Amino acid sequence: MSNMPDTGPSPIPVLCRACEARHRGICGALHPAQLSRLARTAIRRECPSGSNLASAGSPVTSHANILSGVVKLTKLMPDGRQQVVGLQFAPDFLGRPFAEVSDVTAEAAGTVRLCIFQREELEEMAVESPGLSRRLHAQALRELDDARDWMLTLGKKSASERVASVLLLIGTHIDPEAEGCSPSFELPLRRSDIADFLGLTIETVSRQITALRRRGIIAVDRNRLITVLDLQGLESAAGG
Amino acid sequence: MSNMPDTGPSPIPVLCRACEARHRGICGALHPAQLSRLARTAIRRECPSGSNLASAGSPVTSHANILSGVVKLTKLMPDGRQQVVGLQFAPDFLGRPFAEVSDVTAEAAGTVRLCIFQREELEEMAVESPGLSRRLHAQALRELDDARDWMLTLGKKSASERVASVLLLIGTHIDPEAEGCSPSFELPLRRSDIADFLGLTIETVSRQITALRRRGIIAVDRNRLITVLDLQGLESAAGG
DNA sequence: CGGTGCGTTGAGGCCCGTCAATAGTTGTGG
DNA sequence: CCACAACTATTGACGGGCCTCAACGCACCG
Repeated sequence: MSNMPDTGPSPIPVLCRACEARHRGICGALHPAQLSRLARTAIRRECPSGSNLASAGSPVTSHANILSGVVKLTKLMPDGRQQVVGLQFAPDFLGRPFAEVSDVTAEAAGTVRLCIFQREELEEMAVESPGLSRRLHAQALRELDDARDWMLTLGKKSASERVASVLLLIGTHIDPEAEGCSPSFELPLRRSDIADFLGLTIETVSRQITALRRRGIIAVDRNRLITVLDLQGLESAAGG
Repeated sequence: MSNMPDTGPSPIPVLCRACEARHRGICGALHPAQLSRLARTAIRRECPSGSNLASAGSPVTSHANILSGVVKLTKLMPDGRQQVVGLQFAPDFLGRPFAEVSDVTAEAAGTVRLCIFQREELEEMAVESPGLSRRLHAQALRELDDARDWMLTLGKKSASERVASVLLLIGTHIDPEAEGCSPSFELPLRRSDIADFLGLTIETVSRQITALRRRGIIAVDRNRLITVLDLQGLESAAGG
């Protein structure tokens, strides 16, 4: 693509060498030269738990790759009711290409490390690189699948199935390296976040976690550390 | 794009002249020459109510524009529970570009007229035309927004709010020409479909429709024809 | 230590699901 | 046109699952 004089093949930017997003994320579509260009204006940042990464209704100025951590996407009703509409994990792409405003709020659930791009830079590259725009499209389709899967959870499952489902969801995504469900992991969400994700109350979530514990399917340490003792049991408790 | 000898500007194919999709749908991104190419292999078909347009798990062989009618997207749990995960209206694009299999089932809710493309044809054109692939991307993002909006409905709203929401949703989309909510329209869904969309039972849906009727917000004729008597009332009943 | 945020547990009530009977609608065939 | 069947929708009675309200335990922090 680049017709500038070269002193050999472009090296992969230092910043990108060990980055997960270069393999399974959107940067996998880019040549070293394109990576360099993007890396020039990209900045990495560590966001503490609870920081606001994007607000509903405010203009989108940047996009980012999630390097580590979990991002919580929420929607708010005029009267204050809140729904968590999705979770995103490394190495997901975070942001909304070509959209003026986002109507979801993104918040760090636990510490999150981001690689942040300037909006114009990324969109210009997407126009030039069909591979990149295709990965962005694929990411949108994946999120759409996730959203529709979760609609099934919200519309049809019982409280205990929902809680088992959210544990499976988090367990299978929290470690970007792992295949399948991690045997043990730290919940990035409070009970109230889980409740808002599941369409339940904190009390019901708490009771169902206790029930799973009593049935020997999971163990819970200090309220946040989940150990899956019986994965098959958890899967069947999630109802498919 | 085309470097073939021309006898002047390509005419717009007859098939496409009056088509809604050429303005607001994906075909709006195409030049007359591209339209002609696509129109050569495209076929129009009228699908009777209930026909299966795409099955979960089976390979995707074609894509289509919805010319008229309503398409119901559903997901099925192993034990038979069913969730309607979305409705699509003219001039929406129906299908899943670049995906091997679709995990949702698409079914005609009422008579549907489609303009069907061969999969390879469309995907080749998407590679060649950035405008087209961008419209496909935009459609995916719109569906994602719709899905997340509906997650809020499923997770947080009461039965009466849900029923008001679905009436508003259908009323504002069923007529592609109209601005806002149509004052009167025919429901494309049975009560059981509405229930599966809302995460409720048919009995609850029926009771809530009766309640809206008694409150003077809507009128119902022959179970399917809805007339909105008090749009503000309906909107506030939907809870925002 | 008291305050604050988070999570658990219990008691009671309500919304909506379940079950059952009835009524309305559509299509078919005499 | 009516009779009939099949499907669809409404209405009622009742029970259960989850919400509500409240008290308590626990960890953290000034």
